[in-house]
This record gives sequence, C-alpha cells and structure tokens, in this order.
Amino acid sequence: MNIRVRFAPSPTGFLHVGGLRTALYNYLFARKNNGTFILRIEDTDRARYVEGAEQNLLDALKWAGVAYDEGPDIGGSKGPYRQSERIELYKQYAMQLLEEGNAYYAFDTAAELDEMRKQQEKMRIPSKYDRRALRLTPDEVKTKFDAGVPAVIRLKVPDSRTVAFDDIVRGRVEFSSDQLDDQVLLKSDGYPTYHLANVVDDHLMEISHVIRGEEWLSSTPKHVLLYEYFGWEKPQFAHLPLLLNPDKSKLSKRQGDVAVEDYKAKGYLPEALVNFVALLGWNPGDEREIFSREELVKEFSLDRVGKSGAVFNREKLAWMNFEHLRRQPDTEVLRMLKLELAQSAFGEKHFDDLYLLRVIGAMRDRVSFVKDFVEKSPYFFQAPDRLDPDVAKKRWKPESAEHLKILAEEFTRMENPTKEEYEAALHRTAEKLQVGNGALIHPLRLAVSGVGSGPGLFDILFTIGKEETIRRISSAIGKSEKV
RNA sequence: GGCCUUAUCGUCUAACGGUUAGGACGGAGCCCUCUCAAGGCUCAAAUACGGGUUCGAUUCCCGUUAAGGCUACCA
Repeated sequence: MNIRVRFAPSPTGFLHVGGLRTALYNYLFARKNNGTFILRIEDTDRARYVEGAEQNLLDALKWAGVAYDEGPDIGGSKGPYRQSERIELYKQYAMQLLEEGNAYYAFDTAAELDEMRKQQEKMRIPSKYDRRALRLTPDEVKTKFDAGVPAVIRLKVPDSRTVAFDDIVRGRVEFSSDQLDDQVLLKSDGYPTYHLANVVDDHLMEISHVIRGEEWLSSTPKHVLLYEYFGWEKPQFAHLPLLLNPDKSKLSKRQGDVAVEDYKAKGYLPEALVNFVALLGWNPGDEREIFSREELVKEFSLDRVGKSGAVFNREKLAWMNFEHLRRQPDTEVLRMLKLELAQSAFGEKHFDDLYLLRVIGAMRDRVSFVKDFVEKSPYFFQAPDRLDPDVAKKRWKPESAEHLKILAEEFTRMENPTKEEYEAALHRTAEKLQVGNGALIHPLRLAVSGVGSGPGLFDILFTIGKEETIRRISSAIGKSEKV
C-alpha cells in the first residue's frame, strides 16, 4: 500500500506549535515509510479568512524544515490543494448524498437554531439538531428552494447504530449513532464544512493515514459514516495527544507563545523546536533525547506515540536549544552571530571573522541562544562603560589600581602574547608583588569586562588583544580613582 | 448536562505481569576552578483512589475521582 499522509491546516493566522507537531509526525511517518506527505489548505471558512495566513504557514513549515511533496505552491497530481478551489467537487458529492437519501436540505436560520439549543439546554437534553427539516414535504422543500431561502445540506445519521473505528493510537473507539448530530455538510454559502471537505479530499487524494490532533476524535464517527455512504475505503486514523498549557488545558495563546514564528523570533533553532515537539507524545524507547531531523526520520514510529496530553515545557525547550546550538559547526554559529550583531547596538562596528570565531570559542558553553553572545558578553564588542559596583566592592581592593598598573606595564613589553603568555605574565607579576593570582585576576576581569563572570580571563585577554586590554586597564584605574 | 479520551516524580517520559519503578528538564548539594558556565558525582521527587483477576499488578478488568477534548452553517 502506498503511504500518503497530509497536514491540513486552516489558514487563520499562524502555525501553532501543536500544528507543527502534527505536521512533523505526518512528515516523519511519510519519510520513514517512503510515503508521500501532502500539504492541503482548508480554507473553507470565508468568515475567518486572514490575509497572508497561508504564506505565513508555508514560511513556518519551511523554516522548520518540514517539507511536503505535494501542496498548493508546488502542485502535485491530486490538486488543487486549496479547498476553496475545489468547491464544485464538494457540491457534487453533497448532491450525491442527497440523491441517495443520506443527506437532506435544511432551511433553518441561525436564530432558529439558537432557540432550539436554548430549549434543549433548558430541558437538559443533549444538544442536537432536531431534524425539523426532515418533516418538510418534498413540495415544501421545493417551494423554499425555488424561493431562494438559504439552504444547507445536513448529514442524515442512522438511528441506533454503533459506529466504530480502530485508531492506531487509541485502539478501538465506539460511538452510538444516536449521539451523533446531523452535521451540516454544505453551508448556505455553498462552501463545505470541514467534515465533508476533509473526507472527500482524503479519499480523492488517496490518503492512507489520517494523523491529526485528538480534538478530532469525536467527529471521526461522522467521517466514518461518510466513508460508508460513499462506499469508500476509510483511511487509518491516528489521533495524537494534545499539547497542553501548564494548567493542562489545550495549549493556547494567553498562556505564552504558541506560534512557530514567535519561537523563531526569540532565537530558537528550528532543529531544537522540532526535536522538542517530536518528543511531546512520542519517544524512541531508549534514553536518547537529542535528535537531528535525519535521526527522527530513522526512529519515528506511530506505535510509540503516547495517549496522554503533554505540557509544553518551555524550560526544557531552552535546554534543547542549548544542546542544538552547541552542536552547530563554528561556521554556522558565525553566520548567525553576524546576523545577530547586525541587528544589535554594535551593528555599526565591524568585527572580522577570526575575532568572532574567538568569541564563539570562549562563549560556546555559556550560551543557549545566539543572542546570548551579545547579551551576556557585550564586552567582546565594546569596552565596558561601567564596572559592576557589586563586583567592584568585592574584588577591587585599594591596591588593585597599583597592581594592575604594574601588570599593564608587563603586558606592554610583550609582543603578540598568547593566552599562555598572558597567564605567565600575570603569575610573574603576582609573584613580584607577593600576592595571590586571584588578587590580580579578579580586578583584571572586572577591568576588561566590567562584570564578575564570564569565560576564562586569559581567553578574554587574548580575544580582545593587548592594546585593548591595556586601554581597558587604564580606563578602569581612572574610574577607580574617581571614587 | 451528554458523548469521547486520558491518568508514573513539578514537567517530558521508560518499564514482554516479576526492576532497589529508570532517564531527561528544572531544584538542592559536592567536585573541578580565576569568576560564570560546561563537565563529573550525589540527593529530594511518582505509579490518583477503591475493588477484582493472578503466586505476583505501574502493567489486565470494573468502579470512583480528577483532568482534558468535542458538543457551530469554525477548523
């Protein structure tokens, strides 16, 4: 059997991280099984149409590296891949249902339906369409239809039947048809609802596995009914556990970022986000946690998808970013750092690659994000304009100025000092002054960086160079004399 | 309310019916050390509850509870 799967988002704004996870699982499943991954745009709700949302979606998927084989922008043999371009198809199938007695026209207004639901709630009975349209005689239907009364086509759900399907993740799931609503299939504006369009397209596009979020589980029996009415073989279903807020409700905005573009903007690596969401609901069965996209493809299996919802834990995501960032080659980090620098306050200055590579070497184990290079160690890009007063209080002694002056003189005599030579010079000076190395190291760190923490001191000195080191020492001495 | 789903450390999760219930993030501590990280070691931290089935249940069954999803001419 050909494996064909799809991700079918509705373009109503941005790509949700939950959507990314669904897209990813489809992608991984297809890649793993030599299948085809399709992107289908479900834009059948003109009321929620958002300008640019589709492009946004495409960009986010591209950024994440979730590539599809068929889709609206790249085509394919089963197109078009935008439901708004397939309207006639849905109408045609709705008519077929109508003719075969598996669907019917209804002419109720929104107000009437509202009233009906209110009554049902008052009587404490399940909210469901009461089939009042089914009591209309053929003549009445014709009259209304000819008079142009807005009409919808509803699914005619059979009475007292069990509708069941086997879900790859959840096993057998059964519903009583009496619980099912006579769902609207074709809206009065001629557009299909999700249920009709989804089933028609999945069939026509020869989808073998429907991998989607758990929020669709309870509408699946309606889809199963449609497959039966059409006499189509139904796909295999796999309903993925939901992604949750810290309070366990369905992951939503207002409780933090949910858009892929938000994470991109915050400096997360696509590799990290993808790795992180992959592990929300799936695991390889061993204790590995850091995966490249290729490794995910190799390891992925729907059998190992869990059933319970997963809280989107941003702290762990940050750690993953750290792990993926440190795995990036220097040249790649360099490329990203230059981009970051260009957007920073230091953007005007020029730093050559060799210099930046030294900064990267010094900071590698200390950053989780590329922006951290700039934020955590600005002293590599600009002399400190102030010395941290708390650190100064602890590390800057009355004699420090004199000591550093002598040390600076020692440095002055050196030619292109290496890290080791800086260190040797400092040790020599400490010995001469009869003080511990720390008595020089700490004030010197403060002088050159303005702060009390960071990479090894000699790495800093070597990186910024002799002239700059000496300049910063005198500047610090000057500042200390003022107070 | 009705239907459906789910239930292992705070969080992500592992555990053919037999393990001192494992790992990871986060937290605490120690080591390393010029600081901060990284790294190494250690600690605290879980099978929701009640019944079965079984020689033996985290695991299978039933119930309770809790949480979530759905309940639109939205997807």
